[in-house]
This record gives sequence, structure tokens and C-alpha cells, in this order.
Amino acid sequence: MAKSPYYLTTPIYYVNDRPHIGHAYTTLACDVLARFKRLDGHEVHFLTGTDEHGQKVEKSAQAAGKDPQTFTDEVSQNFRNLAEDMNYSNDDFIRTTEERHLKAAQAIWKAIQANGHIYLDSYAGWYSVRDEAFYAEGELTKGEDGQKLAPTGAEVEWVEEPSYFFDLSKWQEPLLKFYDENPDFIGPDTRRNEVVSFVAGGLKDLSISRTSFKWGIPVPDDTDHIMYVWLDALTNYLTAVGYPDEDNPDYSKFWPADLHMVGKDIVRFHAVYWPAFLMAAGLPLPKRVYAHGWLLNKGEKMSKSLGNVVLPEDLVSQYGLDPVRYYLLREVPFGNDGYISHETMVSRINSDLANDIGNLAQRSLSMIAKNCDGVIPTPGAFTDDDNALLSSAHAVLDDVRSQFDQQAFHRGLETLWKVVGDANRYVDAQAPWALRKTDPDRMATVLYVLAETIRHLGILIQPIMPDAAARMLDQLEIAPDARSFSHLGPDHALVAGTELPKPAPVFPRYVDEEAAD
RNA sequence: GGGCCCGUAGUUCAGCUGGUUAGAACGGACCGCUCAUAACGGUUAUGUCGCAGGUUCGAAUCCUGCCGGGCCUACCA
Repeated sequence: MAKSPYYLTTPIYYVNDRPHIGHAYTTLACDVLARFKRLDGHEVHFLTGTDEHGQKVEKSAQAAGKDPQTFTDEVSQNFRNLAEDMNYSNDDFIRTTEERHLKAAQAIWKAIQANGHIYLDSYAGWYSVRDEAFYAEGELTKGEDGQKLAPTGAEVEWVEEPSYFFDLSKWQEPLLKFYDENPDFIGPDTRRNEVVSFVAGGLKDLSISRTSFKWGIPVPDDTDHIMYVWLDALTNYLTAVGYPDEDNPDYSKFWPADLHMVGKDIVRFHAVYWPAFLMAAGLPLPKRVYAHGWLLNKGEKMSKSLGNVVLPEDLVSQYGLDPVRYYLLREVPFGNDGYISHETMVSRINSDLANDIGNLAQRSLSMIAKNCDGVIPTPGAFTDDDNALLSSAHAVLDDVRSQFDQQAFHRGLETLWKVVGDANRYVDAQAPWALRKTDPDRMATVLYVLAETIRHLGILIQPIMPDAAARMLDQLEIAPDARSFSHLGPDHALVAGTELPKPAPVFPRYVDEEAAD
């Protein structure tokens, strides 16, 4: 019965950003997986949070006339609100400014250092004061007077500062060996290829401390230095399960993580630096890093300058939360970039939700309400047709599970909707409205089979659309403790005679304002 | 420049360890049903499978070149 614990994480989001649809998308995918795993009998630890250190935050706080801690307290709240608005079921929300994280980050530093993988040197490069960034020699251009310029046109100067380095170059072979032995470590394949070729191209040691600003985690025993933000940030995944206390029950239970979900922009940090840091610290490596693609607004990348950034709260208020959750994971093949638009949103809501599954439930339950005195009818012997539909409902979990395990959410939903299609075809073929007059017993059996199919669908869509699923299951009088995947199948089938509430549509159609006029 | 991925019906995609008449969904057209949120079901249409060569008895599926699109090519997160 007890299945393996399952630990999954979102990236921690940089507080300087306002939460947008991209953040919502990443966490949504994790939420669906977390809910799925819980219903499937796993003990789940689902982590999200905020990354609150770095020079930009320091500056933003200054500009706002606040001390950095007060500033981050405020802006990190935006991300907690997002979790609330989107009905995320995260078990923890970590902030890198928390005490527990300071301890963990310093501990991993010490572990890496104790193993001889950190050395003090100096970091030198072309620095643009205006851009606050270093540039590689190859990126520079020459101005009219021969002055070296950044790609942005800003002047650069040669800057050297003392820095601790991580001996990343030594980890090239171990990493390649690890990728080779763990072909599922990075998904999808195209990202894996990129990472492998990046590492195979050679690795340089990594500067992992800064002295140019203060808002960060001090390097142990040398507080002039602040830890490199990525070493700081990545360690949050350990912090949340109790590290450095390796006797912490959460640590032994949940580490190594089963899945780090990330956007494709931060694959390298998770698939190269992070495993290297962990190997250097002598810690076990996560099992999988999955990088999803971008949501494109009608084909254009969302950006502040284009002014086409989609905010999750706007989508939710226009279309409703559960439809948005469904849409985002069904419309775009997870792992690819994909378009979102009003037109495709409406099409999904009306075709898939209102017409297919919503109407299936409504037509079935209405017939039960009208023709069976509003109670679950007593079925007779099942025919081959009945068994065909029921077994498709019973069997679908296995397929969906393997698709979700590969983060192929769009495929999992497609698979579920095959059952919806089977059920609608079954209704037409059986024509219970005709049986009402010719063979009421047979009608009762047909309606029972439909109700039982809807029970399965209701249970299975809970991870995607928790509220809508609950309303569906309520209409079948399924007890709250009878809604896990262990209740799928014939052993927990509906009990004839159970009184049902009056049916009400669960998925309303979306009608455009203008079209409605 | 180097590397990786992609280019298949109006649209989004599947198929791609080579093998019958190239598939699905949505959209379109037509038909059926009337239980239901005017929802459901059935039938049907359009594809030089980017282009040109090659390997093979046989290629959307393998190889080469070309065209087009995207991504990666390290220390801002």
C-alpha cells in the first residue's frame, strides 16, 4: 500500500519579478503532479518559494527606500498570493532569507570546501558599471575611438575582485558519466542534448562569491564575501527537507528529490551546476530535472516592452480557475513552446469541458434524476458494451500515470478524454431515452454504467481541476474519503439506491460578450 | 562560426528502431438523434509528408546537400 515518498519542487522565483503566467505555469504543472501522486497513494512533499538575495533586490529595496528584508517580505507575498489564487497545494513555501536556509547554504559551502573543491583567487573581467554586468571578451565591440564597448553600447572597464571558486572543471567527466547512466535525468531530450554538449565542450571553474554587494548569505569564515546567488538559491531544495540535519525524518524520506521542475532558461543551473555542487558536497543527486517551454501570447514572446504579458489573475477572473488550469496543460504540449490565445481558450472550454465532459455528466445525471427517482439505479447483468466502457474507465489510470511521470500532461489529458468520448458514444448507442419505454431495467443498467464512468472521470480529473471534480463527485454522493485512486475500479463501485442531489452543470460554456448580444 | 531540434491535412500535432490505401483532435460540409449546457453520434473533404539527390525490392520514416524556423554556445536572476 505505502508507495515511495515523492518530492518535487518548482524553481524559487526571483522576488524582483511580478508573478506572471510563466510562474503560474511552472507551479501549476507541479501542483497537478503533486495532487496526482497524493491521490495515487504517495506521501508528497511539494515545495515552492522565493529567491530573495542578490544585487538587484538590494538596489530595488534601496530605490523603494526600504531595507532589503522589509522589501522582500512585501514582494514575496505576491508569490504566496499567486499560490492562493491558483489553488496550489504546496506543502511548504521557502524563502532564501529564512534562518533555516542560511544554515543550509553555509553548510553545503562548508561541505564542498571540506572536500577540497573551493579555492580563493580573483575574478577578473570586463565590467560595465552602467549595466552592472560582466562581459566576455568576444561579446565586446569597439567604439569610434577604440574604446571597448559592451553589446549594449556601455563602456566597460577591466575589473578584478577577490573571489572564491568552485572547481567545476573537474566535474566534466563525472557529470557526463552521470548523464549517461541516468538517461532520464534531464527532460525533454532536446534539453538533455544541449546540456550534454555544453558539458562535453568543457567546463571552467565557477566564481561562487562576490564582494561587490552585501545582500546575500555570507561565506562561512570570510564575511567579506557573499555566496554566489545560484549556490545559495539551489540549496533551497535541501533546506526544505531539513538539511544539514541529515537525521531529520524529512531528509531521509524525501532526499534526493524526485523532480525539479524548471523553465528552459535555467536548465544549466539545475542540470550542471547543481549536480556538480552536490557531488562535491558528497550528497545524493536528484532524480530528474524537467524543463518546460514558454507560453507565447499569440506567437509572440511575452515581455514588458511589448506590453503583452499575461497575468494569471486576469485569466482566472475571465475564464475561471479550473478551466484555466485545464487549458494551460491541455493546449500546449508540455516541454514545447506553445501559443495561448483567447480563441483556443474558448475552444477548449466549450468543446472539451462544457460539451464533452460537462454535458456527459449533465445528460446522464439528468436522466437518473428524472427516470430513476434521483437514486443510483440498480444495474442488471452487464453486456459486452457495458464492460467495454467500464474497463476503459478502469484501465485509464495506468496510461495517465506513465504519461504524467514523463511530464506529458497534454497526453495524459488526451488519454482521459478518450474515456469521455467512449462514454458519449455509449450514450448514443444505448439510447437510454428509448429504453425508458421499451426496457426500463436495461435503461437502469445503462445509467448505472454511465454514473460509474463519471465517478471514475471525476476522481481522475481531481489533480487538474480540484473544484470542478469535487462538484462532480458531490453530485454522485461520493464521500470525501472515497476519492483517491485506490477507489477506482469495481471494488468501490457506486451503491444502488444512493440518493443523489439535483444535478447542476459543472462546466458552463464560455460565451463572448459581443457574441452574446 | 560550432552544436542540437523542428518543418506532415485550414489549425495544433501524432506517426519517424523503413513495409498494406499517411492518422488524431479542432475547424468545414452533409446526415442522424433528441437524454443533455442548441450539447451528442455518424459520414466526409483537403495533404507534392519543406526542396533536391542518394541507399533500398520498398522511405514521411535512413544518408547527403539546400531552404525556412527555433534553441544552446557559462558565472543578471
